[in-house]
Amino acid sequence: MVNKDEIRESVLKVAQEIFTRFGFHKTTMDDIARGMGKGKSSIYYYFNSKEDIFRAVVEKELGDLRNKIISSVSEAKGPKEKLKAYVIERMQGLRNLVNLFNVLRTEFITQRDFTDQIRMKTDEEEINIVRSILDEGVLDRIFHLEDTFLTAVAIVTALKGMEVPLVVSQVNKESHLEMTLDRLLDVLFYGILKR
Amino acid sequence: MVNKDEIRESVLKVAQEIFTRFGFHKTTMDDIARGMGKGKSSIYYYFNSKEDIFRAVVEKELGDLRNKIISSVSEAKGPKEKLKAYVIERMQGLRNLVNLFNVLRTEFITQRDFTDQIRMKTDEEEINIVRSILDEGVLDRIFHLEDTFLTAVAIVTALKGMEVPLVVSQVNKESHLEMTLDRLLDVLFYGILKR
DNA sequence: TAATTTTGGACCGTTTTAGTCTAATAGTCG
DNA sequence: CGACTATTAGACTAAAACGGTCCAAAATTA
Repeated sequence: MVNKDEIRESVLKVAQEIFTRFGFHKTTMDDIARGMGKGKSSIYYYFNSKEDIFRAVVEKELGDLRNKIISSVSEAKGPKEKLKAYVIERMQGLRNLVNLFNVLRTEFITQRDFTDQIRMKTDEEEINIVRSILDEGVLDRIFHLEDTFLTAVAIVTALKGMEVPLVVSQVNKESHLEMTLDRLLDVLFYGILKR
Repeated sequence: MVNKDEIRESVLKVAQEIFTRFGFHKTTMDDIARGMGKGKSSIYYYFNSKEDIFRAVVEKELGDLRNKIISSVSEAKGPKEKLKAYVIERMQGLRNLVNLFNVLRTEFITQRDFTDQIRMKTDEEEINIVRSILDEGVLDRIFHLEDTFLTAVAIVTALKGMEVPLVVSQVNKESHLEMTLDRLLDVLFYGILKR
């Protein structure tokens, strides 16, 4: 037997592609099944519903992004580089997930609880990550700030504010992203770096 | 009254975007209507069926490509430049229409007559375009060939053969296209140019 | 072999779909 | 204005597609 979890994973991989491409409503369970080269009931053997799959996809992608951010941050040397790594990795990762989150936003409006839940959980995690970077920076006397928690909240909020233009305009996202990234880093470091 | 044909045109424009993005079956008439900011019955006032719209879209895009090729060819100076312009314009135009023709190929398999009809018509036109370029080249003693018609057929066929990798692999289409374009021109001119 | 996991395919109630119909509105022209 | 036509929205229908279930068969394991 091929491990059940592995098949679950590959279902999610297939589903993620199709959901990203076609959205929630235009994706059918038969599409996913066909993408797996299996019958529909096989899919229902691993998942309870279409919505379950979508939620699992979102959570998986979010988790993957989180892991990537954490590993990239931990590899960077020094708080300043770490903060930069966090911002870059977060923006890059988001760029890949724009479509998926667009689906979440536009087709799951009724499901406020799920969207909120996702947001709250990720917000808390992100704030913690940023805060620990800031703490390290303060300890090393590289960052100069009064309250690392509030600053972390501010940074994460600022980045979240950038999701909107990223999500809304998919046309010129690349140029927009490149332009704003340096400026964003400047702004962030301007208020934080000891001069 | 805004000209009826203009509205038809803008319906085709909207429909082309949605068909390109979602394919034939995943595009609903309500999608098109919503894209026009109108009710569904308004669309049926201008077209008889969903299939009609799709056919009109394909024919329009094909016609536009044809016009672009012709104008680009007529602007180029000399047979050699003309032939190059034809190849480039054709490949570029096709690159934009890959998805649409993918839809035509994968979702209209049953409608053999339509697909064949489209193909035959465009083939004939293309061969004529290329042939007239070749004729000019022979007249100018730049190209050296026995039979311009057969050569035109060969060139068009060769280009059609390149559609397949273009259509099949959408992932690395750009790099593939750039790489093959120069080589293709080399090959074409190798057999044709007087040395 | 027997027990268990996994699958295909028929099936069901519901929703969505392409397409129609009609009545209302907007626009035209004498 | 008033008669006429062009255009629209929205309710409607029959058919198809949909998410999801069921069960027997196949495959896997032991």
